[in-house]
Amino acid sequence: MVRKLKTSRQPEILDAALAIADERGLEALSMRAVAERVGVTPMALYGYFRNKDELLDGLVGRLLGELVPDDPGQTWQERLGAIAWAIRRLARAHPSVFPLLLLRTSVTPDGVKLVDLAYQALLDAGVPEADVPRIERLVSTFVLGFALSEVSGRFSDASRDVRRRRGTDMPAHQRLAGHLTPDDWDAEFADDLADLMRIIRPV
Amino acid sequence: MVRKLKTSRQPEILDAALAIADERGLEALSMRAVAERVGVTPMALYGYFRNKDELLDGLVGRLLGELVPDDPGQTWQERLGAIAWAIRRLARAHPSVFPLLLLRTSVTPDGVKLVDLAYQALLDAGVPEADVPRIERLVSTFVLGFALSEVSGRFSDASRDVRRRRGTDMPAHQRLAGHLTPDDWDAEFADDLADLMRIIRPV
DNA sequence: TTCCGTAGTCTACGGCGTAGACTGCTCTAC
DNA sequence: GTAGAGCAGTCTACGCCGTAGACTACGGAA
Repeated sequence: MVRKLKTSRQPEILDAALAIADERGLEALSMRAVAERVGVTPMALYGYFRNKDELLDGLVGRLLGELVPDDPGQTWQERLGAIAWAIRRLARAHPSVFPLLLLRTSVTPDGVKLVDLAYQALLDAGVPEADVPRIERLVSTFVLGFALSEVSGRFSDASRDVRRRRGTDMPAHQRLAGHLTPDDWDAEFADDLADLMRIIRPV
Repeated sequence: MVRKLKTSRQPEILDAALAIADERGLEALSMRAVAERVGVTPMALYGYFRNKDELLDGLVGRLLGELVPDDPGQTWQERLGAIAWAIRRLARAHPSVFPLLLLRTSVTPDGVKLVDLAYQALLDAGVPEADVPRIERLVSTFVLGFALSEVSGRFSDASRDVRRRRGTDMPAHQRLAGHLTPDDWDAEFADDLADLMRIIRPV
């Protein structure tokens, strides 16, 4: 017997969890903290989620739900771009929860829906059927990775730190000194997407 | 006063930590577990690392150290490819620790060295100086993301699960039914790299 | 001989996820 | 009208966790 879960207060609980993570970071997201915010004892949560992992999966589902666009009928570039920018926006809105999207496996209906929209856009772009899933993985991997890198500091912290140590053996860094950090990450993301579109359909 | 750390047994401690993570997962990597493996009380570790976070940073440094290649004098494609494949190999060798590379900010000398080699390869490829750092970020983001996706199950689990639910509203999935999962991830990675090389220098 | 630095120990605190047993309430069926 | 089922939530407790703080034992140097 698998013990049926209640669903009534799941959204409320996920909202509380998301709020805690947004305000105090993923580390602070404990069952006890969520329970307190909901106004309930920790053990009450286990009527709605089998354990903490399932609560986190629920959180991933919730984020993906925010994401799926509903305006069809544009060009494939616009539709693909819309998904990409939405993902990046999501990362910036919920930086501490965002890594879960890449780290957890959970497959939600909204996630599948999103992939399906991407597939359709690629088909419309004229990508051969046999290549569509690969190209989707290529692009989505980049987009998720980019958003994660921004949010986790991989981009900015690295360059900042490097500038402090110049003079050791990193000849190329020295040569590129003026160009290491972009002034505009939005523009970089846009340029990257444009480059990827050229993979999808060479101009 | 910042409390100077001992370095003598750091490598030994990091080895123990890596072994635990490889054998029992990142969750099992606790100060207590590492201490036990080293044959010491938990508090003894704090002479070598200020806290658990610093130990994890040390682990990232250790991994990057395994990575930096030492065979120069090939074409820029070969050098870039060597780095990419080495990263992917690292992910497969240490799947549970690998996510730390993307999640933690720690900037190590070996990491910088690696970026410098990539910069040099891009310069040799004829990429304009102003574009080199962006292209490096594009490619490294993809490579890290791909390796992470493989290792965290984002790729395989997703496709497996989708096949079970066919018939709902995912038209593109249905049309692509035969192509959803590649039989050979090595080949997919190679194809992706080839596509990215075409961004770097159009053929 | 005294002193100091090094390496490590012991104890304890507050927090964590969650198993197991329990209470009180509401609704149905007789 | 009352017995019983089932739902919602509580209480207690266990074994983990990271780490602060105070301590011991020892091997040189002065």
